[in-house]
Amino acid sequence: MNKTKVSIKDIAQKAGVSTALVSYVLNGKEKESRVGQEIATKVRQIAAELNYQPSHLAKSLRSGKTHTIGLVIADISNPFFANIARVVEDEAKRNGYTVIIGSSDENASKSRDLLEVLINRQVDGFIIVSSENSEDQIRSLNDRHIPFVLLDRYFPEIPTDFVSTDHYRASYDAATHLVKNQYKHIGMIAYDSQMFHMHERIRGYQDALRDNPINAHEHWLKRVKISAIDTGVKAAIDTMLATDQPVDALLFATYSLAVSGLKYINKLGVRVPDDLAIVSFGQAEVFELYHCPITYIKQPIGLLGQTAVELLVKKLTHKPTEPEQILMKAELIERASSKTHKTLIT
Amino acid sequence: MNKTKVSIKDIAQKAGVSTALVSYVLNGKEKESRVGQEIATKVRQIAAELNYQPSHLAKSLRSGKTHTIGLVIADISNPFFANIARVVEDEAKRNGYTVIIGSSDENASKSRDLLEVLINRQVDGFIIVSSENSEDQIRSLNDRHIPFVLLDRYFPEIPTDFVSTDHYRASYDAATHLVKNQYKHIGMIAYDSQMFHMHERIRGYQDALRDNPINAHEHWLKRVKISAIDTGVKAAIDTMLATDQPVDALLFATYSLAVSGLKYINKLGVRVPDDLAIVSFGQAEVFELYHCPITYIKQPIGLLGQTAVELLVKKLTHKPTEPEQILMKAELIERASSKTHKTLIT
DNA sequence: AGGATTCGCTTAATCGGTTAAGCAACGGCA
DNA sequence: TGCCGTTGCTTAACCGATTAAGCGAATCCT
Repeated sequence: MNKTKVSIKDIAQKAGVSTALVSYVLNGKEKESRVGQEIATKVRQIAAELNYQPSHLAKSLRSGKTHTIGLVIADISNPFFANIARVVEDEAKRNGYTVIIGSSDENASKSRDLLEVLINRQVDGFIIVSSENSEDQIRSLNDRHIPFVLLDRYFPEIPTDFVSTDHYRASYDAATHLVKNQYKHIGMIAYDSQMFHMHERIRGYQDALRDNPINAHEHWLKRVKISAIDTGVKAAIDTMLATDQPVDALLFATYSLAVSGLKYINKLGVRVPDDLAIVSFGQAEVFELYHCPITYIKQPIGLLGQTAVELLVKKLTHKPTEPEQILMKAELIERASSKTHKTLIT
Repeated sequence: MNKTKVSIKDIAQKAGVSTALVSYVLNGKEKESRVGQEIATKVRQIAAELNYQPSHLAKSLRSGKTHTIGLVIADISNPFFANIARVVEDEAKRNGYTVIIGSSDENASKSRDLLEVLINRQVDGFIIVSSENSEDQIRSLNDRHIPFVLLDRYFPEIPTDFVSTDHYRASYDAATHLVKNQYKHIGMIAYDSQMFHMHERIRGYQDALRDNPINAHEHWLKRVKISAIDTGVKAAIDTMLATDQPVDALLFATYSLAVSGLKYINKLGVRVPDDLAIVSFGQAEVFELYHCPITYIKQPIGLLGQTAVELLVKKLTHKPTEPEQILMKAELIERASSKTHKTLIT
């Protein structure tokens, strides 16, 4: 039938009016623009007949708004981020926005490139799960007045909007839970990272031990390079189990660390939780399927994502306000992997 | 400094030339357009000084090309699709394309909406993991000459480009593997779906049994509604274990079915593989972490995604050619869950 | 009746680029 | 000298919308 897409011009022609008139009608500006009833009806009808779909590009060019959100995450193939992405996608759609997702690989320079590409694409704003050493980029966005909301990770020294889990609290609660369940030698494997959320997770663990009080052994806390998880985790576990006070419980700071660690623990034949209790950040089916279901810290992914979108949309449509900073509570899902320690009778 | 984004006009002004000239220079058309050496250099320098970034929107509006690919998948939070998404994202970026991902939830009407939204956004083409009952949509894309490539799932009766796993072969091989390892009562849990790839997976299983030959019991093959996986899988497993010829091996047709099934098997206390051997489609860390690592069918996700992008880009840049239809071989990763059956001495 | 309003619509500029066509100046050639 | 071709640049149309401004004609008001 129609060779090409139908434009406002086609409608105007068929109705014998100007394109301006058509635009007014189709934007519901008939009242303000004093368009005649008959003509308005006619235009609308023709538009429907021709199945007119306005060009997003043209609209955007004119208005400077693309109704597109850039979502920057570390890696879409990590289930935590994939879930975030899903929630953000849905919530954005509900608000009339389209999402472009980019993976930064926890890499500041990739993240920078990504941001530039997306800025070029004229996204209206960003939702960012920032990676290490990206403070400059965030500051730069601030300086350029590009709207964005940080998700789950933030920089306390930079005044930005953010929505995040209360990592400190989550970690504190997890460690406390282990103490309550009679574990005495509680270790933690975290990333060797300057990211604030990681510091918070570590601080929560440390404070929980201090408050309970447990004298932490120097080898109980290990930081693993994000670039060499498997070897790092292996070494960490080896060390922790070989000290004079071997750990009887282990807190993993991320999903990836846990997966790597559990694999190795399996290989070693260490029994969970009898030899070693486990609690981990991140949620996934993995933890249900492990022969001994894993206790995990469930971050409020749905709420995080929704709130982030909500905040961003608010920034995009309203006047800029004070930065909103929201911390959400994680939930500790208690499973068998950290059940009350059976103190061995010696 | 600069209040607004710098446009070609700003450069033209600063250089004292027309915008056309600037456009020619910045597009490397100096030769064809006979632009003077000096002026060209000057323009380029000014562009660099002002950190000029051309407006994607304006370019797209004029050219009709957005250099954007729409990726339609069932659900980004499913690891299989997340991995696909990651590969497609990377490969597209390498080719200068941006990806917009949309989740269809295996739902034809959502998929239709998604396609329309993305068409409206003027994506240049699609990569689609189609969902049930979406043949019409695919045909419609064909009729409208919108370029697309089907990924992993295709409709044999519709002439389209596609890149897919050889589902039949993968399934045939998996079932044969179980036979070889001395299992006699091999069951399969699949989706109750009209999708061709699911039929192929089932057909592969059936043919493998027939060829070996094993007389399949009517209760060995169960189809589960995609909308009620957990209850369906539970019922299926219950039935399969309760027949006069209870299954001693089970092939799951998808990752989701396997996760659900393994949970239930765990709960039942059925031992893998002694009581029940397991093989599943889909790959994920889950399968490594299960107390008994799970044999799985590893689809060539990287290649699938790369090839799909490659094919699409070719269609977008070259003249339309004959539909290319590519089947790729999956790899059976053999783990403990399907190791050779110890025939019990009675 | 005649100036002021109101009504209903059109004109044209604009967003930021691309690109066919044209124009002036210059050099070469007969 | 006159014609032609080349060189180097500009003009202006175009992509598809939005929107301020303007312009006749009808209507109101006194």
